[in-house]
Amino acid sequence: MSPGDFCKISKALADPQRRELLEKIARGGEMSCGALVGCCPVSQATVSHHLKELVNAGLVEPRKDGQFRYYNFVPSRIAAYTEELARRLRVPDPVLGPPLGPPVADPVPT
Amino acid sequence: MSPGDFCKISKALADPQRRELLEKIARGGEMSCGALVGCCPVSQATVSHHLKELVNAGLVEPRKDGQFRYYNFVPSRIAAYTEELARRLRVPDPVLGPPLGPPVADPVPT
DNA sequence: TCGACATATAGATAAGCATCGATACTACGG
DNA sequence: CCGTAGTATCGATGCTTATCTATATGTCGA
Repeated sequence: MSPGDFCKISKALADPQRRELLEKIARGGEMSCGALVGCCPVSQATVSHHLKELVNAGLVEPRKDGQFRYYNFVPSRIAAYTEELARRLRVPDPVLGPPLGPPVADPVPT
Repeated sequence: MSPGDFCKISKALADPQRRELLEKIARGGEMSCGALVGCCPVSQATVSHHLKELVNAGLVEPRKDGQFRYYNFVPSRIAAYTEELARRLRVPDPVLGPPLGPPVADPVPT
């Protein structure tokens, strides 16, 4: 997982409203934009924007069906995120067990 | 772990420069502000600011020693973060194994 | 084809934040 | 007591972003 992807996911999780949308999708199975708008205190445009960010972070995937667009949670993406986190911080990873490959080194990001 | 704490940690991890600082501390053991400035492309003021955010997120802890201030990584905080993530998204948690307690439900955040 | 509905996009606004230079604070050494 | 060094804070600046309203795009039913 690239540093850019890691950053996108962290950012996606960092907004409370967006995180709640993700949780709803993860817990309730695939949901349409409208269904999410129905149980959120923000406008349809904002929900659509957050969904776009979640797709961009790879955390959900859209499935088109007629006029609707259903969004599905991608659990493997979260797994990859936590694994990357464990690797970067040298914390024994829960899934992969003992320390992994070589130290991670980014090119200086600015 | 409160939604606020979760949000703080996500935000702390979302900035590449700050994440690199955290990685350096996690991998290299406790480090002073000056040592970090020495290997980062940002100013001392910015490093100090990032360290403050990391402390605020509970990811590092300061230890004062004379004119220096050493920062230590707090691995348990990352563990709590990934566990909370798994719980909220109903992903089988790597550490705790099978699904946990009752569904998480925040008060609507706005 | 036309109207109604679902979703996305455009444009604007306000808040947040990463960054900097300058400066204040604190501790050490002489 | 004074200068130096490490660190934190202040104030400013430019960029990002969460949100809104309004509008465009796309799809279905009649």
